[in-house]
Amino acid sequence: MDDINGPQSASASAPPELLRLAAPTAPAARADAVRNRAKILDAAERLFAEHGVGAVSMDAVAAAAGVGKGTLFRRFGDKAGLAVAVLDARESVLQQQILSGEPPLGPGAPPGERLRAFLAAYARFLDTHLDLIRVSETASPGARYRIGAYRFWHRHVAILLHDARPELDADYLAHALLAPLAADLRAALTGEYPAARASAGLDRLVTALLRATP
Amino acid sequence: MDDINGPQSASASAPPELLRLAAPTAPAARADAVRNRAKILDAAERLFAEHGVGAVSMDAVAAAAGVGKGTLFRRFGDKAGLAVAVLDARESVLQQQILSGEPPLGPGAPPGERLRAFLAAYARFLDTHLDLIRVSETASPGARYRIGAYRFWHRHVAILLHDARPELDADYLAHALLAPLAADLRAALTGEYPAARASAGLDRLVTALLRATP
DNA sequence: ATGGCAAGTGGACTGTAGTCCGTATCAATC
DNA sequence: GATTGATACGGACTACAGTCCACTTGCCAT
Repeated sequence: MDDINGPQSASASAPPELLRLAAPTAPAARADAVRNRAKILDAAERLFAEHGVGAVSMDAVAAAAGVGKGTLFRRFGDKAGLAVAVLDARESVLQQQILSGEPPLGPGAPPGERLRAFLAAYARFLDTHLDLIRVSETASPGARYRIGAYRFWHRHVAILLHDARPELDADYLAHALLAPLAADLRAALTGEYPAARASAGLDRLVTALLRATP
Repeated sequence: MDDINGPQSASASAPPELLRLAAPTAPAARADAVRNRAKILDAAERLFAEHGVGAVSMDAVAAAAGVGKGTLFRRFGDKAGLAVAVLDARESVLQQQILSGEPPLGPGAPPGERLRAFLAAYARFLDTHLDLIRVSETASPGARYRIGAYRFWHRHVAILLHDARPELDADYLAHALLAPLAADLRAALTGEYPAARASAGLDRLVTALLRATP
């Protein structure tokens, strides 16, 4: 992911539906814009690491980056957009593994196995970057479902689920399976019980669904 | 629900665990406080109905109620708390049906059936009050999981699931089953497909779980 | 090289959530 | 019905997200 509707990373041999989501064409870019974008991301990453994502205001990011607030918002839309951009590099790694990595995460394993592997991998990813993902999902209502990355994960889950169980409503159920991985819920459960328990529970749920008799 | 930690409504013959969540003891109340609380709820309900929940600011509510902002926030904490209070009466009806209404929603039916009935009923409730519930859940991060009502629903689902399938991790899975009923997701899916499709998909998911072989 | 202009910039401005604290009101006691 | 301590009130105040627009900068065509 990148700017408001900039490029999105990733590319390899994989279902064309996913690729369409993963690599739109770049529009053009002015030198100062590129420079400022880098300055902003640097500053944001540094401040987030130092004070925690929640405690950093957009003003602070703009000041630390040495740019005006207008520039910051023009490039990233809102705080969720900035968080998404900071996350991007890390997200791409996972997307890459899905598109062209080793099974069971990458192509090759049976769809049910790939699905379970994905949910487990995403849960790990989520736990690692919980604060950042949470901001990217909750900074504005509905943000989660507008993000390119969510659409990527959703499409991936829907395709796998459809392959494994064609009689199910894969499109809706993909949303339902991703719902327990909303950062806000995961954050609320942290402290209540360990991440492993949540991951095991979710695996149980998807396993039950995969076994479903029509 | 009521004030920041005021009484919560409901009471009848039902599992004591649920009752504890549904009716704490009232602390005491000063006359002007009661009066102002009513004025605020009246004004809020009116403004919400007239302009839509999202378009009404807390200042506007305070002004329309003829009270100061401080009073408003003191009583309800934040916008989510106000939304919760406005919802309360409607929520109590559903809670009442669960605690002492007719089966399959109320006691009497087998737990699996009660669970499916509850999820369907809650989905209907959600669709009816989507905007208000959405504000109550998303006005501040994690709000959904702190609300008394969420804890009530969670407890109910966990108990039923445990009764139906004791070998499962009912506590976590209750969160997982409620996750697709987050107002934010439901709102994002509105327009993508009709509510009935989402409800059917969720029923499919819980059915699969209830059939799960240990 | 330079003139024109689309794209980008920055910071003042607006609207809102939420806090703070001096003042007013209530109700219990004498 | 006066005293008094606790509770609640209200609006000025702060901090932050996000918008707007007069100005600047980089790039292309000439």
